[in-house]
Amino acid sequence: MITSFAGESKNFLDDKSRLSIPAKYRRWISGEDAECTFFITKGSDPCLVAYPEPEWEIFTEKLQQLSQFKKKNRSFIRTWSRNSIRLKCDKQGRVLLPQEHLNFANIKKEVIIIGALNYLELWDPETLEKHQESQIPLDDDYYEDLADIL
Amino acid sequence: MITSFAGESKNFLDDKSRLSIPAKYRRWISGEDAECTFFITKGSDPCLVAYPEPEWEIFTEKLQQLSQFKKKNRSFIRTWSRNSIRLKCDKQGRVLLPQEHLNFANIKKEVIIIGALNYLELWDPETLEKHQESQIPLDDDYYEDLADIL
DNA sequence: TATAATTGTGGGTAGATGTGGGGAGAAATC
DNA sequence: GATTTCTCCCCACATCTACCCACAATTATA
Repeated sequence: MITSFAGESKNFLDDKSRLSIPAKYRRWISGEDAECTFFITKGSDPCLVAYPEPEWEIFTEKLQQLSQFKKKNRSFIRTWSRNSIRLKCDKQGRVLLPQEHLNFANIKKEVIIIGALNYLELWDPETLEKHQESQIPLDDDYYEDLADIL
Repeated sequence: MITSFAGESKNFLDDKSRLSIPAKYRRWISGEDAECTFFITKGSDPCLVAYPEPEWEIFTEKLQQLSQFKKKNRSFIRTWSRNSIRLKCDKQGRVLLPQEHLNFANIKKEVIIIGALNYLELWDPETLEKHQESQIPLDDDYYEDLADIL
């Protein structure tokens, strides 16, 4: 089965930098909320991206095909890996986010959690709003191309 | 199962040149942190590279395919082998790094440990920063090629 | 509507982790 | 064989992590 998130929630970091993952997403991954592990990385946009472990494994298996005797591969893998961390939910369904990552996404206290197909995005509300405003609207060409697969 | 490290930590050498391997990586290898053995070698970049024992074995098997009747192969294998040492974690999860290797990677006290798929990289912080700055950014061609496998 | 269950948040505390250093035994050197 | 050096066990301890319990707010159920 393919993980497929949807929707949006707003939660708050507590004083220990812990974030509750909305229960609906936890249930999405593991039928019951037993174990629940995410890989969190810095997004291409100024937000954090969280993949459930199974999705992550699919991706890393592919990456392992890259030979480490090519300089560019090492560079790519290094950058990717440095920004990625494995986070396990605690018994209350929270993950402890490192300060480094919070800074990257400009997250202080409030966090918007967006379910996007097979990953979650974590946004600072203000940053998200500004980012949306600055986006170039999608043009007809884009939809034309989109039509090729949809 | 494939080993697949991720993330980054900062630890310190103690006065005896011992380095704590972050517990998350030790657990990653052996479900419980029982035995934990690494092969450490000098990287293609100015850092040390640590393979968990099983990964090392896979790698050496591949090396055996190189014909020893080619001068360059002999040279490569010789250099590789000379620089590789087997290090077992002590009961506190530390490995004793030889001075020779520390010098190679320019490691003094602080060590950045990067989990990179099936190996770990050990960096001196300054050296890492300089190295990253001096890298040619990955170009479009690279990502085009990458798209073939991802 | 009233009651029960779930969810998100807060905070105390036991245990895990990283670091330092003493000292016993092994290995190397003289 | 004696001395020195090296390695690895042990204990110690500050810091960090993740468990537990608690409770308010929300949602679901009777």
